[in-house]
Parts: sequence; structure tokens; C-alpha cells
Amino acid sequence: MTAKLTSQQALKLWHRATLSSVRAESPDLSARQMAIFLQIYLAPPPHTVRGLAEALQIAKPAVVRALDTLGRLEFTRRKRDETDRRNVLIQRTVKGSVFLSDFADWVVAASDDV
Amino acid sequence: MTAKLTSQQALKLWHRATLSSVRAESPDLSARQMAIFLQIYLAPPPHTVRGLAEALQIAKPAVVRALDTLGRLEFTRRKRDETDRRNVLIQRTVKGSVFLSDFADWVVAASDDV
DNA sequence: CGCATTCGATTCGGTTCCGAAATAAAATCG
DNA sequence: CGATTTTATTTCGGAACCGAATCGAATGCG
Repeated sequence: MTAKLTSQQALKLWHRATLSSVRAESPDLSARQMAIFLQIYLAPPPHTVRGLAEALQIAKPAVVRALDTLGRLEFTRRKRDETDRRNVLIQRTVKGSVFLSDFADWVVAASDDV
Repeated sequence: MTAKLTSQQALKLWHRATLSSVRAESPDLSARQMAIFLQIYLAPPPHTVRGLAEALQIAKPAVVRALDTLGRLEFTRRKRDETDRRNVLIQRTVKGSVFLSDFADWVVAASDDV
């Protein structure tokens, strides 16, 4: 349904969507934080610190810090895995879903007439 | 040529592109920094601190700091405006253009078969 | 000319982030 | 059981960031 974008279109899309997000004063997430957030919401669970670190190819402490920030924003939540208590399962939240929905709207709007 | 994206497609696109960027160990830019960077490269010049602050609706010191970081990365360059020496004109660089080109490729790839 | 305005940068205290190394807690294995 | 492995977190010094307020230089205006 959607054709592959040209470079020009891709950049214009990214520009517009990012502008919308910044103007809306949504949390100023870094690329890493955003990648972790999207991974949690779009990739199939369960999500662990180790799994996220591997998926993004970054160090575990960086994941822990990003989860601290996302948790502070109430975009994600930690839950101990009771079957293996070494693991921490990262879960979605209502607030995170709302942000994701808003964000999707900005990207969709940016893709209109790009 | 390109149809408007659905929310699902928009998020999948963003997820994939952001993952590529993070995995490639490109600089971990925040949303604000990325918005400023794209504004400089995609919107018509001249670009000033004040103009960027207005376009993004953020405070000037935040723009100054972002330009410090982008400058450190050699993605942008400051140049005094000689006709009105209060102004600083923000300019593009070769290194910034290369990054932008790489970034565009990631988004294009992410848009394929989304 | 003198004063007000504009512009970018700086300061302030406080927060978050970095990578590398060390740690704590839980599970597994011999 | 004890030793090893696995998992997430904490620590460290150093860097970057925040918003609000202030500053210094340049310009414009009366």
C-alpha cells in the first residue's frame, strides 16, 4: 500500500514529525530512549534489560538509565519476573500508550502530502 | 506518490529507523537536537538562534546548548552575521550532510515494506 | 549623543547522562 | 552444599542538560 519513500520524502517526514513533537513539549527523549520505548511497545514481550541491550546493541547500564527515565515519565514499568527473579520484565503503561498514540498522529500528519 | 501512513505503519517506520540509527552508534541526539539539525538542513536559510527558538517554540539557551553540541559534532557551524553583528548565522557542514544522508537511508529502508 | 532594545551567550543550582568497573541477588551446576 | 554463571543495578568522575535570570555587545531610535 505504501510506496518506499525517497530520501527527500523521508527527511521531510522526519523533520515535520519531530517539529510537532518538540512544539507539543513532549518529553525530550534521546534516540536511545525512543528506540527502547518503541521496542517495548512494538516488539513482542517479554522485555528484559538484557534483551533490550542486545536488540539495540548498547550496554546494559545505558538501558537501566533509560528505563529509569521512562519510568519517571511513567511510560514504562518494571516488574520482577517471579519465575526467575533475576529478570526484570518491562511493561507498558496507560501513559506510555497515550504518548505513543499522540506520537503516531504526528508522524501520520507528517506523512500527509510529503 | 506516497499514500498517507496508518498509525501502525508510522510507528513501525519510526521504530525501525531509530533502531538502525542507534545500532549504527550515530550520535545519540535528543528530539530537540534532531529538530534543530533538520530545521537547519531542510528549511531555507538564514538560520539564527532566535529564529530556531521561535520555529521550535523553545527557549534560546536551549538552542544555544543544542548548537554547542551539534558544533562539537561538527554537524553545524556558527558564523557571525557581518551585516548585523548581533546575529549568528548557523550553517551546514560536510559532516552534517553525511550524517543526514546516512539517516535518510535508514528511514528509506525502514519505509520499505512497512 | 544617550538610552532602550535586540541578540546570543553565560551563569546558577540541580538533574541526567556517559562508559567502565564493581556489586548484589538469584539461579544453576558439580 | 559450595562455586560459578547470569541478571540487573550501583558506583565513579566527568560531561551535558534543564529553565530562569542575567550579561555584554551591537543596533536603533529619539
